[in-house]
Amino acid sequence: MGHHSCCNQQKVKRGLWSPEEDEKLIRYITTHGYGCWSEVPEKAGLQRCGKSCRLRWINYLRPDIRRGRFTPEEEKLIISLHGVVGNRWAHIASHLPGRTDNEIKNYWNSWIKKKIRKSSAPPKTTAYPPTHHPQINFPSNQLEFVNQNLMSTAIPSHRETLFSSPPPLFIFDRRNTLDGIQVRQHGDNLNTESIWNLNQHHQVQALAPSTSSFTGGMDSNTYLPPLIENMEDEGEMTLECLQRQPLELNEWVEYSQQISSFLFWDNINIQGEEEALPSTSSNMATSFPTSL
DNA sequence: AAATAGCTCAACCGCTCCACC
DNA sequence: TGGTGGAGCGGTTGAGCTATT
Repeated sequence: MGHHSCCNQQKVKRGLWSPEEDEKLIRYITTHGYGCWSEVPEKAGLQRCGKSCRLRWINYLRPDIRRGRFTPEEEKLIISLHGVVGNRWAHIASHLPGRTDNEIKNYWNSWIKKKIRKSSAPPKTTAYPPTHHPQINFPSNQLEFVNQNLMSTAIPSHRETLFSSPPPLFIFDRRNTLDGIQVRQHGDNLNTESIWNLNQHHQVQALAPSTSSFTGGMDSNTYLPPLIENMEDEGEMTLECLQRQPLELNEWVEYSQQISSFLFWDNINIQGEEEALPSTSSNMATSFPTSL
């Protein structure tokens, strides 16, 4: 058993922390602050390594920690951010005040396990019909569908859902097409999805939900293309608003070169000369982010 | 009631990055 | 410039709890 170099001293305790140990660590940190974690155990009278103290403080003892279940808004944000930044848990946690990377990672892993289990289960007969989207109109050159309408009519309100509100979840995915992009829209507790195959001749607008953390309180009528800027600038991610202009599809494709965007939108508006062919699948295996 | 399968989540491990010398 | 140590990160583990058989 190779122990970490910081934990090689004798008498180093491991495993769960006792209330007495917690009290010692809290007392020390609140009176002295934290500078060098490797000095903390000795000064606080703990038989732990500094690394263990740091983890205990950051993940459990610090006063601004938030406990309890994730709210639906937090869940959505985690899923959205994961679609953008992948397994960068600390980055995701920085967008959820009081939540730790560890907590988010645990949440995601258990969520993913659930989804995988469901995807390997036989398709449910209650899934809404794949070819019937009565709310979707096909004007000669415009396809428009409004997610909220879709949800309120297609999803029985009593059905158990992952989120407390209907999941307005759209995925922009270019993995399965060479020069186009797929817009996937999930419903029915994410067990089913509708897919629109788009090409370069289509334009896409996405209406951000008014509660979205991405909008920073912006007008919910603002169309937000999922452009990522300043990813490496102090770890901050910003989404740029492009003044309600529909994005050319190749801009979406360009955006999706390296990642699949996995964002929640209230409304997706697709325009183009050609009909965007809708299809559906009940197989979740094809619908996860690439980082799975 | 007992066994066991499944789940949660706190904690650990190994690694990278970075500052400092 | 290479070595060293601390901080931080993501992957993984396993104890303990809950649900199911």
